[in-house]
Amino acid sequence: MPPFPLHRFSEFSALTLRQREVLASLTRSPRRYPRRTVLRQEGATASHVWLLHAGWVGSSIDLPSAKRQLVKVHLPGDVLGSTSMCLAAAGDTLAALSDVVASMVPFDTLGQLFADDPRMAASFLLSVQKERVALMHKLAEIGRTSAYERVAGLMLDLLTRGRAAGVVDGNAIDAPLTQEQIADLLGLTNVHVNRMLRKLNDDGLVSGTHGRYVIADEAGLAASVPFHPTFAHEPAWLPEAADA
Amino acid sequence: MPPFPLHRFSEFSALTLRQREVLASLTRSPRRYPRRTVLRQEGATASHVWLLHAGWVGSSIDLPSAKRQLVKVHLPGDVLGSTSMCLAAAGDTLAALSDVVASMVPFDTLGQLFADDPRMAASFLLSVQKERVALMHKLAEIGRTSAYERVAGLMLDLLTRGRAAGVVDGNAIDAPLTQEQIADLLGLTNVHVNRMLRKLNDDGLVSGTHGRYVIADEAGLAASVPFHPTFAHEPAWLPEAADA
DNA sequence: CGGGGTCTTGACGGTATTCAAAGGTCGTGG
DNA sequence: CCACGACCTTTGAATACCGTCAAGACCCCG
Repeated sequence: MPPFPLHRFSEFSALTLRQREVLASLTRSPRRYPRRTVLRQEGATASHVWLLHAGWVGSSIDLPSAKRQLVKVHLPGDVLGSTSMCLAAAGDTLAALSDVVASMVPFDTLGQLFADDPRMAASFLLSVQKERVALMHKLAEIGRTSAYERVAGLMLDLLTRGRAAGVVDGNAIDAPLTQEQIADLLGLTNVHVNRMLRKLNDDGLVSGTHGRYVIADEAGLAASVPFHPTFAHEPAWLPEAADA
Repeated sequence: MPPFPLHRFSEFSALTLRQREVLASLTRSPRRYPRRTVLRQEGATASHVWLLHAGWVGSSIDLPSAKRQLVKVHLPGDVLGSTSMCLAAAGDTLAALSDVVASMVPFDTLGQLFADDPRMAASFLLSVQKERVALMHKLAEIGRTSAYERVAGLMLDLLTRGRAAGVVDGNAIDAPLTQEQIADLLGLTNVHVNRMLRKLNDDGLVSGTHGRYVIADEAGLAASVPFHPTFAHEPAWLPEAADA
């Protein structure tokens, strides 16, 4: 079983020894989920989150019109399903896009953590804020940019996040995403995504399909993408750690 | 000066006496900002949030193409600008859509709060998660629904949120939003918003313009809107309050 | 009375959708 | 080892929704 990668937990504040131990205990017995497994359906009762060790998981919302919006693709290191903490029932469907390994962590345990370690609590808040920023950018992207730019933006996003998560090999992203899933992510149709990918290919920016996408010209891609946020690190206002 | 409304701070956990006192001290000296004031520009340094006492504030993201996405309209009781806690520079522009009254609260003070009162920290986290859920729904709305449904959805959202914030009078929303601002919220153009509002009017659902929108048939509106989330209340896993 | 901001309407064009069908690839079972 | 089927990609043609451009009306405020 692959270990849980800590990069998402240390991006705002370096982990203390004690914090590493806590995380290690939470991720001691992960489970496997084969591709296409639904970890949790929208509307189901939610009592825990998952910590994603390995594989890709999609978070999606279903609409009455039988359409579907993929809200986020999660990479190793991510926390899955934490939005549902504030809801009476799960707000999104979590489905394995590839074979997956993940640990379950009950809400109760998170509550304990909040009481025991204020600094870690604040760090977790920042991670959630980061997700919110990502959503804001995606909203602007879907609302105000062309299909071409959206696909370009997704590829760049997967490249940067994928590097941190260890699913990128040089300029190649090992992404299990089909064109239909990309369409659901970007608010497009599979047909149109296909055309845009073809165009990106013709323009020498991106090649590849389901399984592996290769970024041929990262700088060129970046030029057609509007957002390049810089995140805070160890902000001064964070509370002390429990064992500081 | 109007007092700060507490409904957004008590939605997940009832406030203790001590918590009320803390909030009162934070909101003791609010400031006025006339309509069109930019509270904070995207890219500026961010060292505090605002607590909104009265008025409407828009949070927007600007794109290179001179287009603009309004990410959220804030109502009284809301916390403004907390996403930028995780960023090196402010991620959105906060602009007063009407005359506004708001208190500034430094990030340091929030850090203190996290250390002093774990339950309140957790409640704040839940508020942020709630914003994230709202963003997820908006994403699905913009990505996967028609312009007509989006305008309908916005009106219903303003009605429910406006009731809690005290800006709704019967079925009338005192909203300073122009059609162009609605367009920026929904990823549309002012022209098309106009057409959809006209159609909603013809269908007997919504009337009014800039200043005051009247919902004629709330149930009818709700029928064409996909999301009706139920939020948690006093979840068992919340840590104890400091003075419990 | 003038002017900026907002709403309204029409004509036109383009981006993306819809519908439909064919070609590729991969894993599985006969 | 080949055949089949499931899944994914690719392409074309017709259509629809929404954007763009332009101009006029309305209204409140100075």
